[in-house]
Amino acid sequence: MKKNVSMKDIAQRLGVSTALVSYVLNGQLEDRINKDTAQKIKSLAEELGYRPNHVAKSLKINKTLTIGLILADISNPFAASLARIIEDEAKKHKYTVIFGSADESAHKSEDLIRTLMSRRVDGFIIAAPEGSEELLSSLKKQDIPFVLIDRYFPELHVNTVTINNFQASAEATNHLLEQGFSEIGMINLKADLFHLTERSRGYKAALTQAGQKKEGKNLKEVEEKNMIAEVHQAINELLNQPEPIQAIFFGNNNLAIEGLIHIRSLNIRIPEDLAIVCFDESNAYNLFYCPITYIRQPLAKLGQAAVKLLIESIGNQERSTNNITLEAELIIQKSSQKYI
Amino acid sequence: MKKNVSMKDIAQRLGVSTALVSYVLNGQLEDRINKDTAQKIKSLAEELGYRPNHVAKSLKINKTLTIGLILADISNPFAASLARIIEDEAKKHKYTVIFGSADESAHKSEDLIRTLMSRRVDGFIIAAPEGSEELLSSLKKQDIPFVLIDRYFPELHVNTVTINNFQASAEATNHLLEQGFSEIGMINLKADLFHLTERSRGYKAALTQAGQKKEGKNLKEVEEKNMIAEVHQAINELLNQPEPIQAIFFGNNNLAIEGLIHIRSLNIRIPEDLAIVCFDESNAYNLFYCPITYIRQPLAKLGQAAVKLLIESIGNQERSTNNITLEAELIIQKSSQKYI
DNA sequence: CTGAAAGCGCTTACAG
DNA sequence: CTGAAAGCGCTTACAG
Repeated sequence: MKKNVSMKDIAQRLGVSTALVSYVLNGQLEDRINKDTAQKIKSLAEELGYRPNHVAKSLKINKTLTIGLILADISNPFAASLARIIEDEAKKHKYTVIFGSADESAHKSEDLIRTLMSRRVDGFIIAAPEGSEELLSSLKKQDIPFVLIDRYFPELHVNTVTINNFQASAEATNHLLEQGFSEIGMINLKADLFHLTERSRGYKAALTQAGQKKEGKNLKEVEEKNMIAEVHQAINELLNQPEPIQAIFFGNNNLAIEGLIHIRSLNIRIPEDLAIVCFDESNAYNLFYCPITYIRQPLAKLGQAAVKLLIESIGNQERSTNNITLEAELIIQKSSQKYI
Repeated sequence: MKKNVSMKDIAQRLGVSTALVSYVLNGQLEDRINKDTAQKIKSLAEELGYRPNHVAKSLKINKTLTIGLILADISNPFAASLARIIEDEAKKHKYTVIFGSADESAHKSEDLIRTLMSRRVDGFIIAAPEGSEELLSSLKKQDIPFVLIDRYFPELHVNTVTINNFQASAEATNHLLEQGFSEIGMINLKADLFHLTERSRGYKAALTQAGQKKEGKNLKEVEEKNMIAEVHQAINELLNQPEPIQAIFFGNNNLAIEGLIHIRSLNIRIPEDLAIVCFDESNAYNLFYCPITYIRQPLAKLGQAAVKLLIESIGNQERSTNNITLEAELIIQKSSQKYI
């Protein structure tokens, strides 16, 4: 391995100080440096293939220009797209991203954060798994800049960038009501995650507003670990009760995919026999026979806002807290429209 | 922001040298250090919440224990799964992953590599975009350890971890032949990427071996940038020629998805009217009415092998070159089986 | 068993 | 306009 060229090498060859080399190569103090000397330094740096050592710089300035990105699960396309946007946006601000997938485990998430703290990232963007409250408030206590994205915990007074899950779900439910469906079921994940409970709440609020009494009777919450079987069962129950449902609202894309597979196997036609709305997009909808109505999250805006907020937070001494809420969009397709 | 505790702080409080603190906290020289002193150091470190500064360590040892991961496109689920596996595997070896998405641009890829080199990553795992040959041989010339994954360039004598694309495609084609289909079309991307041309070559070789003369007549190669329209056109041509095809082999999952959408819109039934095999999995197949036969790449093995190879390469002075080829698996489902 | 010291490659007040 | 010097937080031969 060839030795890397350092500023010192350049300085020695030219008989100048490393200070000067540093100033020139960083474009600082340009007006008070001899043009000739500056040019010589630049040429030699180019010639020797000088690459700045960011590690040394980080140590000196006590900043790494690095963001730690903790995702609940990178293999989820939603998370992957977000990762890409965040990386892009970070680069615009000269930041680099180190990422880790917490696999929905608070323990793994803590482990990751510990590792990345050793590596002195300047701050974190976190899609937190269930049970992270303690970890997050400890981060806050240590004055480590971070921003929660997608998931959040209302009791924690921290930076967040999220969508209005309540509003989006209410809107989706209202859309179904407007289409003339009154018996609307919802299948959601049973989890202590605010963004999910907000979705259930939005659904129920819309039903209440429409004058329905037992607004929770058609809401089914399934366990993540037993998801497939419970989704099937939930659908069966909703369809076979005294007042069968006319529409289903799925709380996320994975639930929707399993649900649609099951519905097709029952030979139930969409939208003729049953209307469908899903939270979140999925590539998979493309190959379903009926175009699916879904709630689209503004991914690019979410990612960009998170990076912007984090960088502001890194720059500020007083830790003010910011909560950014973005609106999702209901993309209406055939699956939710009353068959004419 | 609280000041971070350093080894020096601990040393001063205890009246010992930082050297001793370093040895104890790294578990070195354990047999020749006073147990009491060691215990005191450990306790105080714990009490003060000492976190090692990896940046300083990296500077000193001239290693960052960091891998740069360059993916052609992170928003592709294939890449995202790979990223997760690589991150996991790297962590087992105490390595951290910094990633970047090159978005299929050689220029962006070069930019990313430059950035990550400044950050002194120890090596790279790269899924290279078209046109990267020059960049890669320059990396090789600079003795920077790297491993190509998925994509590779046969003329470059560098480390690779790939699947046997030729073999997998031949196997898929043979499977269709065995099912009794003789007129088999293939739709592939037109690109100067070895892993893609190998897929075409495998398809043609299987046809030749089966005694077919003009083995390229049913091979359609489409441009990435005009993919949707060209896939539609290719399918139309293959179906409307004098000897219409009985089966289509898609060269990757994105082609397959567009193709299946178009085939459904033509009211062509799978597998009754047309058999289908696809290269690569996709979540989307789940919602297609007919289970799809596809070639599954051994993602976990690919990722693990790449990390292992890279770390060996980082450790070795003499840069020996290793080419690891893994076999893919044909998952046979209804879409490719002759309707009985 | 332990410490003094050099040095990794930078940045940045300070002095001239 | 330019240089000498300190220092970021570690590791590691070396000396005792």
